[in-house]
Amino acid sequence: MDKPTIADVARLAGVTKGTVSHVYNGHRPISAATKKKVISAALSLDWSPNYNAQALAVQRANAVGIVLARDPSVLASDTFFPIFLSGVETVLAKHGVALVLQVVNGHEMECEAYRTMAQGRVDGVIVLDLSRNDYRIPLLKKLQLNAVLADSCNSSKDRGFSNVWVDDRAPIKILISHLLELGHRRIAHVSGPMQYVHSYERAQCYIETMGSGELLRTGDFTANSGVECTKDLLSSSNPPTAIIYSNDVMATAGLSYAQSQGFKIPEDLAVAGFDDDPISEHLNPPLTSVYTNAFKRGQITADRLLAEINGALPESVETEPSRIRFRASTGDR
Amino acid sequence: MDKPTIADVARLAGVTKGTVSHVYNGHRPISAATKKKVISAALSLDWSPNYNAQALAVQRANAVGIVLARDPSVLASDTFFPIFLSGVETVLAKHGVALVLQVVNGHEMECEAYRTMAQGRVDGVIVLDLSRNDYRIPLLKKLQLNAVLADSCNSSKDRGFSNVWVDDRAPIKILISHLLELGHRRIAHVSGPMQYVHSYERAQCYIETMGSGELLRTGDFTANSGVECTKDLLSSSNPPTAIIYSNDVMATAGLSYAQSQGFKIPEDLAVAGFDDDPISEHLNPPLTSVYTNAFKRGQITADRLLAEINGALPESVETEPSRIRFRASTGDR
DNA sequence: CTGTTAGCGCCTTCAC
DNA sequence: GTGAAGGCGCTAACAG
Repeated sequence: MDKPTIADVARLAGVTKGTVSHVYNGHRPISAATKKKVISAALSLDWSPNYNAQALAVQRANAVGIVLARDPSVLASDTFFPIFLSGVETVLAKHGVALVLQVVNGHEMECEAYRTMAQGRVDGVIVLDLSRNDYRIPLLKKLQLNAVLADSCNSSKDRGFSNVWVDDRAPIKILISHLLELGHRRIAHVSGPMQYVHSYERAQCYIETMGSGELLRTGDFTANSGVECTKDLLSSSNPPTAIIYSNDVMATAGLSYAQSQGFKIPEDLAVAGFDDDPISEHLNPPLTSVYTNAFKRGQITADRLLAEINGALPESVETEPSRIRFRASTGDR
Repeated sequence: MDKPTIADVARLAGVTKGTVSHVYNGHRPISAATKKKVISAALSLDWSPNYNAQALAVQRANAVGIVLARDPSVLASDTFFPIFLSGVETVLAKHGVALVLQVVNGHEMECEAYRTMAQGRVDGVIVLDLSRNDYRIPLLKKLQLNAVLADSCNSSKDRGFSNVWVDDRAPIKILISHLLELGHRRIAHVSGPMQYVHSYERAQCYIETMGSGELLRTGDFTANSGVECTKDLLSSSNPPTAIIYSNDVMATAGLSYAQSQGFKIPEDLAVAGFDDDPISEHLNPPLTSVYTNAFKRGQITADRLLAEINGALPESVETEPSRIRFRASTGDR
């Protein structure tokens, strides 16, 4: 029982393959009578067009790609990505476009992944975890692959790619001024790895606003690094009274560590996170965090990519600003 | 500047397309001299085989699929999936196989997703979130799609598919007997939705071991449902002294809620979770949880699927048993 | 060891 | 409105 092909349908319907093809993609008028014959033939054979053959003929994969160069432990700690992905999928689904996802480790594998994707496997890619001077940008250009970047500032600079960006400085600024109003003077920041634009932007804004990087520590988004940085900060001779973390996993781990050392939250130490993990609202105390519209951003990004695949020019679009969810860990609510 | 094809390479190397093809897939001996010519020609043109053309010719997509019918909020709360995925990807990557991921909502979309995947987009699928009497099983059979199921017991029953299963009852049994030893008599369980085999198996084992379902509550893996079920349990006239949750998000939310109500953990209430979220070890108190070998299971599952795609027969394989990480939330450590 | 020749299954231009 | 035929880029017999 081989799978039926378009020829089988054509034969059964008493028409040619071309006609069958056209009733399925509406590229030319078809009489109601033959349309009906064809459809019932296809139905009775349970036929639908073969993906690879179609892709080869029209030179379009109807798929987009995401390649993630991340350690599994970081992947698991990231609450942004799954929600972003859901957003992406909602719009892809509407257009019958699939997502091919590749998790790689190492530069080598990453390049290889983009290369094979460019070989007709996908029509474009979404680029996450952008770093400053990202080497993927020239690579993607060379591969002539449609791409949209998820950026943290409007750094379009004629890179030739769409970027869907959010102002990653704004929430830091708001958080700091809020903490200052509450009387905090020694405010620390536990950032992510500095090669990432989001981490860099946030840290840079932190330094500029505070006028010093004395209380800046660099983590790697894992719970462990959250604990380590917190330990380091709290054991100094002049410890902070507030810490802003660059994700909720580090914040939660840091918060618990502080509690275990006898710090009362928020009385002795105010804590804020980033990304608003679904659990954060339910911690004790509830964690103040930055809500980043991951779902919406996924949708916008996918929309942009599809537009570009369909011939639109690259464009830089700003997404909804992030909003702070103030909760008890900073003494709010 | 169109992309070069195999014909361009052949011409430049002074050989035929067939020869080029064979130096790239080693399906027959090639003299060192021509091999060299071909390779340098390919390199200079920056050519590599077009994915769709190759897939069409060999009738193989070199891709496998996963379709997830989940609400975004649940996706975000699930720490098992991303790690499982990483495991899957490590073995797929080794074989140059891609993963196509589809997040759908609703039965309709789910069927459609499997249907298009079966149309040559992938060579097989991994089936997660298995439910009892899963309607996808007959569907996949009809589609003649290779599939491996992630199961919670050895329910192979000649379904005609491989299943990679773990005993989901064992950890519940261990947890309960451990709590009994600690003196607990009123032990509650907050499960996931009962249609899932994993939730069902755990709940069923809980009922059998405890001899009653009085303290069983059904959640949906979200933080909110964790709070609601906990609230319900703790407000009863004869509340439990221990609660086992079916994932860490519900456990953490429940734990925090209990704390906020003045319960001391573990003195007044012992708490245990499932899946060992990276954050759980860093909570205050650290959360006892069931470590499920997600990464390893992903690897085994992918291995099985690839084997089957390459002609192996369906097979039921048991994975490493889950292990409990006893921590302070149950009075351990 | 290498060239030749059909396809893989679908789409699309050209005729009618 | 429909049929016929060529081609998308690659692989795999079949020859030699």
